[in-house]
Amino acid sequence: MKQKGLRTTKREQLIQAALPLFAKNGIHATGIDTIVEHSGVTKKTLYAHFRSKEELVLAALRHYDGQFRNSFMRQVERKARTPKTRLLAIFDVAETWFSQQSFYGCLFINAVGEHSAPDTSLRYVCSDFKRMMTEFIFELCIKMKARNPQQLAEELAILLEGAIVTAQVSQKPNAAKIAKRAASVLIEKQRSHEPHQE
Amino acid sequence: MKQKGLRTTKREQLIQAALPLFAKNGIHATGIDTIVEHSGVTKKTLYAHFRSKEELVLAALRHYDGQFRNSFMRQVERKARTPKTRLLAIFDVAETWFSQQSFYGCLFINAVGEHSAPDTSLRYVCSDFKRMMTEFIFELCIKMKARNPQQLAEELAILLEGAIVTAQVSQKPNAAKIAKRAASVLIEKQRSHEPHQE
DNA sequence: AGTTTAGTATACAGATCTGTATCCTTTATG
DNA sequence: CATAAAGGATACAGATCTGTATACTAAACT
Repeated sequence: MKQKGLRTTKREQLIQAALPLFAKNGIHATGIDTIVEHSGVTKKTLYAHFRSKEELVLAALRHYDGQFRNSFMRQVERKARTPKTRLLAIFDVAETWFSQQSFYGCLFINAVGEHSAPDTSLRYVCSDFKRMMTEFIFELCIKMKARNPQQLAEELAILLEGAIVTAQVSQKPNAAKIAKRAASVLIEKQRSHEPHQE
Repeated sequence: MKQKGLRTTKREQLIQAALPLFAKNGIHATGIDTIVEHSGVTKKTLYAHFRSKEELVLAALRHYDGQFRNSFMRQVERKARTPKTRLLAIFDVAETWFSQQSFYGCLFINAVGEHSAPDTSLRYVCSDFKRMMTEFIFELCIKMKARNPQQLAEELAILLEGAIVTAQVSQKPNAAKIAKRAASVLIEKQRSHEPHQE
């Protein structure tokens, strides 16, 4: 029996090979053969780990979900210390993301664009990703004692989505800066006039 | 010689059949045969009017570009009369758009998600659509005498994009309402304190 | 040592996709 | 009327896609 979880498994190799292909070329346009070539693994092994392409797509999206959110949130928390500045730092982290040459927009937005059928596993993974990103923002809004944290969180989440899409479609990484400015206005508007706590 | 431009041409039939399929299933997932079936036209006629699938895609996107912007702007102008209220009306029009059961997000955003290669005709059509939508917003910002109309226009455009994507991915048409509230805050912040002119 | 398991390499079946060719029918216009 | 253009119906060529089958190899555990 092979040791599972030590080093990189074939499963992970396949996911790591598939993700950039899905991001760059889309899911439908990425064939199994292409994934196999980039993974250094044979087609038979792929189908030993995943029952179908759809299963591989789901596993890849779920993997990316955890990976991306963890990395994104850590970067935000490293860049700033107070809730308010962290909310603004979101857009700084976004800008460095947009500026990478491997930036092809949000994987989940693009996946939904290719899969309109509702109530599918793929759609749940995508909407859940967005829900958890919004929750991350929401908790920062709570901590900064916003007057209406739910509303502010949803507004900032929409600004972030808009910045992503604008950076992608119009190839303007500085959409993040514009969104940040708008965010600061919205945040100030919800600022409680209590004494600073830190 | 057939009369061109009278009644509906075969060309237009094909485009009108292709557009909802591209919107619902994506471009790569929509085959020529499917378009042919829905158009009531044969494959030979399709290739008599378009040299390739890519040409048909481009023609369909360009057609939709004009059609959508015209309809959208007219609705905004019918819903409100002053520049400021028209800027807000954008999000009301967006909400009725999001609420249609045939809403599958923005065709151009989805198209870019499937076609990452830059400097292609398809990408130009998509980014030009977004540029012209932003220009429409920009002119309203000028007319309402915003302090920094360029900045306000870009902020509102990002809010609109974010609302579209949120309505699509999370299936929340009321993302438009949230974006509208944020927009009103940003607009008020840029309001010139001159006497009303109407 | 021997057996099982995971993996490689490769061929292949069946479906689907783009684009072309063939043959026939309709229709418009000189 | 006659001729040419447009279109319908359908088959097909060649490529690609998903998923499976076959044959061989390397490694692990008993």
